[in-house]
Amino acid sequence: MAILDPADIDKDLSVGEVAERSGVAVSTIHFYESKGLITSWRSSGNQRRFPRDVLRRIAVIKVAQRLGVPLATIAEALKTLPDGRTPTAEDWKRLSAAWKADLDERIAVLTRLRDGLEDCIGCGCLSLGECPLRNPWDELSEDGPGPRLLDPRR
Amino acid sequence: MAILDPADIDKDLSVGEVAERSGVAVSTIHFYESKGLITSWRSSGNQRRFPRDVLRRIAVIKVAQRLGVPLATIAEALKTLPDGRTPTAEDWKRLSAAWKADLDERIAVLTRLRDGLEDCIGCGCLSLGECPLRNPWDELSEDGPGPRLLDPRR
DNA sequence: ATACGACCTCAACTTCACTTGAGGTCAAGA
DNA sequence: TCTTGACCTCAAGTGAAGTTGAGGTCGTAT
Repeated sequence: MAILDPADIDKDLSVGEVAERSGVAVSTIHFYESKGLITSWRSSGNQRRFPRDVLRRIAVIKVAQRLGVPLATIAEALKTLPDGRTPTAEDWKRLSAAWKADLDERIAVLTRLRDGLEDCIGCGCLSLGECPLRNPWDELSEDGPGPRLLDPRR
Repeated sequence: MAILDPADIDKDLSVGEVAERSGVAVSTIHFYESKGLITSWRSSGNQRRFPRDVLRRIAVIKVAQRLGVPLATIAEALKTLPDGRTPTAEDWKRLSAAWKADLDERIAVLTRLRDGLEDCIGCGCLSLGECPLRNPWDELSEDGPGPRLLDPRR
């Protein structure tokens, strides 16, 4: 039943079918369900059955992940949808606009960093007081532990 | 002995001094040493003693991390330095140029992503075949598991 | 003499996003 | 009937980059 029979066109999907059609591993689908990102009901034989819109949900999840949004945040966002419905075009607009702001910020941070690096490549100053690359976080160390203006992970 | 006595100006540093002057935690210094990023000798009482240039090494490490270079890669790079010396301005030039290329690439990826997202916010097309945001990785699923053109984590 | 702070080791825990494995169920085809 | 394949659960492992904690040592200031 890997091939889609026209008669089944609007039937719910098994976990294997979802995996095949969404491109994510079965274990990942279990995992997403455990995190509340998607939901399913069970067949008589205790197998998961997913409404077809799970595919759209997974699409949203995957795009958000490419944007660098952590799963927990995605889960939050999906929970803000009234009655837990699958995101409509309108919802997507709202969510993606918020995520775009994040992305813009991330790009801006990296760009500033690159520009600092550019200036710095020639000088090798790393140990001097003026190095723009060091200064934000390597101030004279008198003011307590870890300045960390920006998340150092991004 | 937290304050630098002029008489000690060229003495090696204890782990606590390195922590204070570099702004990283003592545990982090232990950790870096265990990963071979820095080295020390031991005092008679089995305490670590670091040559002062460890501060420059840590500076390089921290800058590289801000650039998004994983520690393992940083360790590799530091190992390519002849005779394990601390990076000179020349070395820094070489290393940072390579890392800048990475960074440029990362910025380019994010920028393309943002542009795709911009186009996509209005349309909410996520489920359509034309969505630039979905297509790279959500192809019809016929060609095996996980297209993953680009590292999805960045 | 003793208390204190800085240091030591080693193991285990943390977060994130999953994957892997062991052991078991269920329905259909040969 | 038996075997296959897809499914099930739950626990543990992965890797990155550290942090936390327990238990112990060292040296110096009071």
